[in-house]
Amino acid sequence: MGADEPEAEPLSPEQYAALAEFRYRLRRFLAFSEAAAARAGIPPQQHQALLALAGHAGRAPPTVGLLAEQLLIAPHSAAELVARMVEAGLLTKVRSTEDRRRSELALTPRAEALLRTLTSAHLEELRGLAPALAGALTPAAS
Amino acid sequence: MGADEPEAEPLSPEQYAALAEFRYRLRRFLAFSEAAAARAGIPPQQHQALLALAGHAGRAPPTVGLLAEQLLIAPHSAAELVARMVEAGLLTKVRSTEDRRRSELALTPRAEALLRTLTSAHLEELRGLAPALAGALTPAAS
DNA sequence: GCCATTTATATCGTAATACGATATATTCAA
DNA sequence: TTGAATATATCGTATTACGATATAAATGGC
Repeated sequence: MGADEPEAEPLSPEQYAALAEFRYRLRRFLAFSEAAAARAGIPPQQHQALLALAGHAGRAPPTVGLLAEQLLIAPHSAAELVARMVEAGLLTKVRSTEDRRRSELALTPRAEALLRTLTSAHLEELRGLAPALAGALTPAAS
Repeated sequence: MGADEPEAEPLSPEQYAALAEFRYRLRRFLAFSEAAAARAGIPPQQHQALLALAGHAGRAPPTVGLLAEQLLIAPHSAAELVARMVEAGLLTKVRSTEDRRRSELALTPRAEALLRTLTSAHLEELRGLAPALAGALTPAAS
């Protein structure tokens, strides 16, 4: 832990401030998102799971492993997440007939309705936030 | 919980995919950031605290309450975070002489060195990421 | 100047969730 | 066929922010 890093070049106060500002705006967006999920009655990570699965529409049926990849969590953590979501009536899980190790996931009608509402709200929020985020981001990296 | 939302307009698969893509890129960035903090030997939230404090340079000396505002956590959670960071040798905390309820915070030299390295790495990462993030963001909201 | 209110920080027990270690079932390759 | 790899699952644990609550200090009305 705490390996001594190679000498880092000095940075200007403005660079710290710009990065701090960017992260602050990110936090605000994520806080908005969590609050929206809470209003819809689901934990934020379950919302992300629904979005990741819905965003994958058209391709091969999503599995537990795919969800793990999209959410950047370990497969066994995805299995736990899916178990909670099936229990909550948000997902259905059926063993694949082609590869019986896999479980294929699908949103329930209730989950689709929730996700529709949440996605609308997020797209709306991003319409306003996008310029500010991009603005805080571009000068920071220059 | 789970209040029935007012009818949400239907969304296209492309809109779900775009928002999912945006969140995925966000997760990747945050994962990069957490990994960088871990390499530096500190928890990610402590890194964010250092950045928020450093980004505030030039203004009134930062306090526990300010940190809470910047990190969007409750004041008493900030107090706990600060206690861990003082213990870890990252922050100094001194009672304000003007208002003896307040504790003024400052980065230790070690923390400044860590933050310098981390901030360089993040600005570098953002240079590459900014276009992709902005790209995933703009069409999504249109 | 005194007291109620507000502000700032702190403590302790708890809850949520992802992880590590591990296990089982299934498929695949040689 | 047998061993290795893949996919999912289970259980105990650790981290961290929170709720409830507490203490100290400052402030406003009188």
